[in-house]
Amino acid sequence: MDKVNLKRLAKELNLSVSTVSRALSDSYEISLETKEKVRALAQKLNYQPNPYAKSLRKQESSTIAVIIPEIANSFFSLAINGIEEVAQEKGYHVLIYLTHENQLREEAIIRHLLNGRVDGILMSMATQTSAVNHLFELKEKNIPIVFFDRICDQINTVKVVTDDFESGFKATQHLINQGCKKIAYLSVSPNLSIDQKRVNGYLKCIHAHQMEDQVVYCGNNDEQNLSTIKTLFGSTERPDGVFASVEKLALSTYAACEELSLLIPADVKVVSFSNLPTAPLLNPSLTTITQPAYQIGKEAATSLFGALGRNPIELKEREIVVPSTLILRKSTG
Amino acid sequence: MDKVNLKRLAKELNLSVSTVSRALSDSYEISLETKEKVRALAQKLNYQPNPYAKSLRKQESSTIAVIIPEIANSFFSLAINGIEEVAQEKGYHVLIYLTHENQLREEAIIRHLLNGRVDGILMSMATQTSAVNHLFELKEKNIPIVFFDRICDQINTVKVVTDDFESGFKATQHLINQGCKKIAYLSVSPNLSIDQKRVNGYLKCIHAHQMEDQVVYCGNNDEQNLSTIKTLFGSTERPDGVFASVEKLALSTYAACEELSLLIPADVKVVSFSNLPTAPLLNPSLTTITQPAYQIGKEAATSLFGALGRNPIELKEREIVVPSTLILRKSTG
DNA sequence: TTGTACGCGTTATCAG
DNA sequence: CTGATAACGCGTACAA
Repeated sequence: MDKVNLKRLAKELNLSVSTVSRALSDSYEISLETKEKVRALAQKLNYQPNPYAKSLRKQESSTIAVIIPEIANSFFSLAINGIEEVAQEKGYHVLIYLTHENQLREEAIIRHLLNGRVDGILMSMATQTSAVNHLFELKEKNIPIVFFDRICDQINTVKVVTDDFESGFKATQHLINQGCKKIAYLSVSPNLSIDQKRVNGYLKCIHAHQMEDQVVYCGNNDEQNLSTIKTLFGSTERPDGVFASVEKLALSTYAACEELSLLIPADVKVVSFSNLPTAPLLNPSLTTITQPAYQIGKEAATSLFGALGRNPIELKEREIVVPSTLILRKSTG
Repeated sequence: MDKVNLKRLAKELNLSVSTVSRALSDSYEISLETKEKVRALAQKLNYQPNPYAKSLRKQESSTIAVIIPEIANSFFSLAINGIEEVAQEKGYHVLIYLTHENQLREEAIIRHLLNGRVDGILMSMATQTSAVNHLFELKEKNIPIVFFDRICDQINTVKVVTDDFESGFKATQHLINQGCKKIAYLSVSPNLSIDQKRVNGYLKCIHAHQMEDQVVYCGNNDEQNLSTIKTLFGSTERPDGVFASVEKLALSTYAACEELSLLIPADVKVVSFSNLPTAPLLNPSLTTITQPAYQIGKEAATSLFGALGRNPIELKEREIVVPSTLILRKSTG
């Protein structure tokens, strides 16, 4: 079975390759008659232009990369959903890369993408403080990047985030309103932009009420987090309120309470940033700050696509804030 | 800033392009000395081979496509995790396409991929009965495909699944053991391979016990499912056991019980296929048949990669079964 | 309106 | 051991 490419079509129609090419791209300098003959044969033979030849020639790939820490996480899943939606609409392809929170992998991926495989990048960082030299190289190579959720301060570009600070404040205020006297904040990683903003919202609220703050440093290891939280609850001055910076820490908190026979919300009230679809069904249902993950993905993709294509808009430093919603449920009483 | 490609390297080193190319691919016919000079400069200028030129020349792309119905679903998220893991290891890139359970989108995606953008495809189908002509075309074009989870019977290839029939049987048996007298099966779509096998396991078990079966047809619309289930529970002979074929139906069941003030497990016992990380934390904790999603993704990817590269193995009809686990929790008493 | 010729960046073949 | 040349498939400047 011969491959069907422009040459093949040209030969069968006794035309030149360039005429066929132009006919298929509906060029104004080709007669209608010829166009229709070409299109008919192309259809008949099911001609599909070779994307790699096209990319090589045009120096663009109609492909973007999405680099995220993990995918088994409702926030990122939903964000990808939004991204893919916009991409499919615009005729772009989406490559997925997972860093597993590992800086080295992140760096290797970025380095690899310097070769022009993608026209642009959407990224949520593994950590913020990672050496960002590789990101500067992207600028040099003119590969646009848009950050979402976990952003990188040092790079001037569009960043799509939620109102982390305000939401952190609101969540803390809610715990105080519910009568909490001692509120702990569970930090997932002080290197992350989101964690920093959320903790600052928390601290501002705590201090506005002349209360004592307590920031507990957790990590990405579930078992370790569980033991950290159990230790926290075992201390003499056990907190009566917990603010989890990310949903996995809320789940560990639930697990810790289960093991220690602490009752939520009677003994401890819990609020968490989370996009879990099961938040309302947990035991007890979890009060969440729910981020508009799908919307964030869409916004980020839309911004990126604005910087691609025929008349690209340069990506200037800009923060697009899509606000979160505090959803009250039983875990805070 | 000049682009750094083979030509550039060649010029700076007073070598020919072909020598540079061979040096970088560590060809045996290049002197060590030359190789090192070339590599040094390549490193210094941070040379990155153009992937599209390479793909065009070699007629392969080091890229695979993953086509799935949705991504905000713990099974598929975990599967992608496994797929990406293997891909990264083998130096492959992963394109993601979502069908949103839409046959037309699925067809359009496949059609598009006939152009050689990817070396192979991993797929979980939107529905089983969709016209499969486009899938046959893949065979003709020699693009290997491996199905996972929701497979397509008509295509001879590797299929990675879990033991849906046996698990369906086991789950039903468990409900019977727990004293259920009337067990309803919630079907997500009778067109899906997985649904068919699961319901058959259910039916076999039900009939073995001379019980009456009740298959309730739901769909992809959460609101409609909720009302379907509420109707089910409102009927005169309300079932005392529910077997949900997919996790979203279990969640709708929980919601329906909440609204109708039915108690799980006292009034209704519930078991479901599910990969929800929050299953143990639901109210009450949910008895699940948990699929090895990550493992399934890995197996599928591994099989596909076996059919790619230097000495590819043809994909013969074969079913790889990775068994699920029934995890007992409070929703079944 | 159509054709010719070239180049995108790489690798493979052939020659030396 | 190295170099010249062609080819992968497509798009476009230039010519006619």
